[in-house]
Amino acid sequence: MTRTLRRRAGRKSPEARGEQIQAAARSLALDQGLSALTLRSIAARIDVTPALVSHYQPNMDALIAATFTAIVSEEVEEVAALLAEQPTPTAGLAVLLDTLLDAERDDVTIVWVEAWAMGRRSDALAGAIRGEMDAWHDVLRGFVEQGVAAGEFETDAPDAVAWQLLGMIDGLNAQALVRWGDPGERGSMLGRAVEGMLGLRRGALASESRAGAASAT
Amino acid sequence: MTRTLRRRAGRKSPEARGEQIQAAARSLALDQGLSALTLRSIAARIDVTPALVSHYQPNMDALIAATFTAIVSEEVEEVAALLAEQPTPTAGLAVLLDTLLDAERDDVTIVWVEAWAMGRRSDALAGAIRGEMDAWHDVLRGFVEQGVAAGEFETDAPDAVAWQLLGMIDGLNAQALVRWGDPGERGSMLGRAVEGMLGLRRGALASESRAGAASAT
DNA sequence: CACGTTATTGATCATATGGTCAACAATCGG
DNA sequence: CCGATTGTTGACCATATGATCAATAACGTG
Repeated sequence: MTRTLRRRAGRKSPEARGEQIQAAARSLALDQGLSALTLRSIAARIDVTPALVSHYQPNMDALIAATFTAIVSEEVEEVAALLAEQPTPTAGLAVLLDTLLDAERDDVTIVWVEAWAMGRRSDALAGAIRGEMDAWHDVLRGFVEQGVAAGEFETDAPDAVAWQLLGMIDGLNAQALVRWGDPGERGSMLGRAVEGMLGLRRGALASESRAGAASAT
Repeated sequence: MTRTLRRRAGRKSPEARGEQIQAAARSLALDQGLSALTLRSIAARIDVTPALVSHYQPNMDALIAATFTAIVSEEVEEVAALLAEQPTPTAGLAVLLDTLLDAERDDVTIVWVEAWAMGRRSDALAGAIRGEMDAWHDVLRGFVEQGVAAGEFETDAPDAVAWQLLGMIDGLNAQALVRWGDPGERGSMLGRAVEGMLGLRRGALASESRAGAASAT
């Protein structure tokens, strides 16, 4: 028995304790996935009794859903900001693919994959998932529309393209999670697929800022 | 307590019982996902004691991995056969997309999604996943290569295209699982993406056998 | 500094899981 | 028809989970 002993926890204000618990849940989920979130694992991480964690949350489902939302919404905002600062839509597209397919985001991918699985048994989580998917979709749709308006993208269904992008990226990341062995190659073909969707000339994405990822072919 | 009473089970040959258990596991997984596979749930489905199920399997991990393999390998063979009987590679491609994105395959998608999540905690399942992904990849790569040989597809990396296809399809299906509300539209843009990957003329896939799915746009 | 508010704890439930094993009984061979 | 083989059971364990609640002790306030 790994009996990590624990002194009595200091008394904190409800707000501080609440935030501490949420933060612990977030980092734990990024480390080991949403399914690793239990009253006891979270309590242990901040050196506190499971009962206390329980005391600060209506139930685990809510905590898990909130943690999911916190993690994903942060990512969405991050990427949205990144896209906003790109000079052209095409450059933004290249950055988008590079960023989202980066293996360093695997921790978030694990959260997504486990959320899909767990969401089937938790209404709270299912709702959170839909909410974040919509948020992602909004960002991507807006981005595609801008590209179309700028005359760089060509499609009559930015909405569908946005969903498609999202699905493709998620799928490739989820696969990469299991396909240890040939990392890096992930998404080498994605550029051409996206070019096809958005009517870009072939190679338009490979030549921009995708220097590193496109070397393999 | 739903106390479904149970008469004493008839005595069967080890082979028959073993197959019955595997069949029960398969149908249960298709109904409720891999995570619903427990000694008790399987036992209940064939009106038998959990101990008996346990007796016929080294452990649950093995049973789950075997069930996953059974379900997915059947699907792979099914699709491979379907592809083989198509007149041209392009027609095959259209059929492939239609088939795999069909909402009726959601039961298999659930199995995949849960496998990705559970595979992180079960070596047996992780191995099975890799095996089936390779099987899928082999089928798709072979198909793409044929298309290239026939002069219909254009790519210098059939291997990467095959992985890409797999990832895109899985991702879109996984998303559709959560995005109740607008079914059917799934993959409306996938055709163009694939056209881009394989150097087909725009619309080549939409006009073939995709009559039903392409109507929305 | 005393006291009351309340954050925190420890003990405890109820439930679900995988897994084991001696005992039972169904079937088959003689 | 009887005995041996063995498929099957029921009764258990050990563990992990979410959750509750009276009791405790830390902190702010008067």
